[in-house]
Amino acid sequence: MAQEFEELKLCNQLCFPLYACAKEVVRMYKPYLDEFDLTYTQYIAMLVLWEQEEISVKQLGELLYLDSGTLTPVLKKLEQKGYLHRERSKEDERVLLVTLTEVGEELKQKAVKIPRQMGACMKLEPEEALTLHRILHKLLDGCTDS
Amino acid sequence: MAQEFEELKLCNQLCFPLYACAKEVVRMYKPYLDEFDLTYTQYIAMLVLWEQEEISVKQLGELLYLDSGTLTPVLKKLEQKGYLHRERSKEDERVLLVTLTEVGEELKQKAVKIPRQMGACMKLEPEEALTLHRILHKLLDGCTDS
DNA sequence: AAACACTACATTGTACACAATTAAATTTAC
DNA sequence: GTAAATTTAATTGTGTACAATGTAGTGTTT
Repeated sequence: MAQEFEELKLCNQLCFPLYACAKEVVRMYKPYLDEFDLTYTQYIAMLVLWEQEEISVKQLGELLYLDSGTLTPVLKKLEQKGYLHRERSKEDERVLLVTLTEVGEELKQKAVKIPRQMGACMKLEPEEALTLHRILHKLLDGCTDS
Repeated sequence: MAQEFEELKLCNQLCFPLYACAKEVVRMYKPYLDEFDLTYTQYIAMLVLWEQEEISVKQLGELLYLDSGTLTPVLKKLEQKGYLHRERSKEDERVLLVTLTEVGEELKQKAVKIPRQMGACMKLEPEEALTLHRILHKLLDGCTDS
């Protein structure tokens, strides 16, 4: 009878724990990020810049799965804070290049403690963390094909 | 040398694929939900009501990990669409009770196809889906303790 | 080289999400 | 039995997210 509605139960959804978990984890970052006056979105943008030093908005968007509508205000904020510069490419004026400032580069030294603090909060076995990482990436790949 | 910054690489983060994956999955729902004129947040609220018929905003918030700041406008929208009623409890005027309307109840019949359509999009082995479900719930439990 | 298509980013509008505050009802303490 | 504390929603302010549109620069076609 209710059998046909089993699929609609919240506890049988895969999407829901994914959605809720992502939000909760971002929320757990907050106290650690507050110390750096960064939001989560600003933080992941900085993660990329700490790896690359310079990148276009388009490339950054591809890495973070974000479009210019989201990135433009985030990058303007980070520029205000003095962590990066935004300037048009000489070769192609359409491209906006984002570059770390000295201050932004220095922040990296202090930021290494963030992943450590978060790791301590996430109560997963190392093997579970690896499995989770693998399955999420498989799902992500599946999303972008379609 | 760069060894100490390994933890800051985007590809070594667990939080990031979680965050990105959640967003992409919500995005994949959109075409199916558009058909019902529902957003993802409205949809998960309806999932709960299809199980319960009547619930307080507080209880709903606990189930969905959302606060009244998010739920109040979402529930007002669903009321506008005619899917639910919002009225104060007689026993305790502080409590706002949300109840399915006839129309909201009927929607359940058509909505069963949504999880099926989404299931077909998520290219995971059944066993991976179970593992993902288990690990996400473990993580979620860990979040709420702390 | 002028028209056309395309690309990269910015802007606009809608909808969350959450912290912090407010407001009203209820419970607890004294 | 009233003042204080607590509880439940609503409101306000800030910051994403994303679809859709706008705009300027670049490439292509003929």
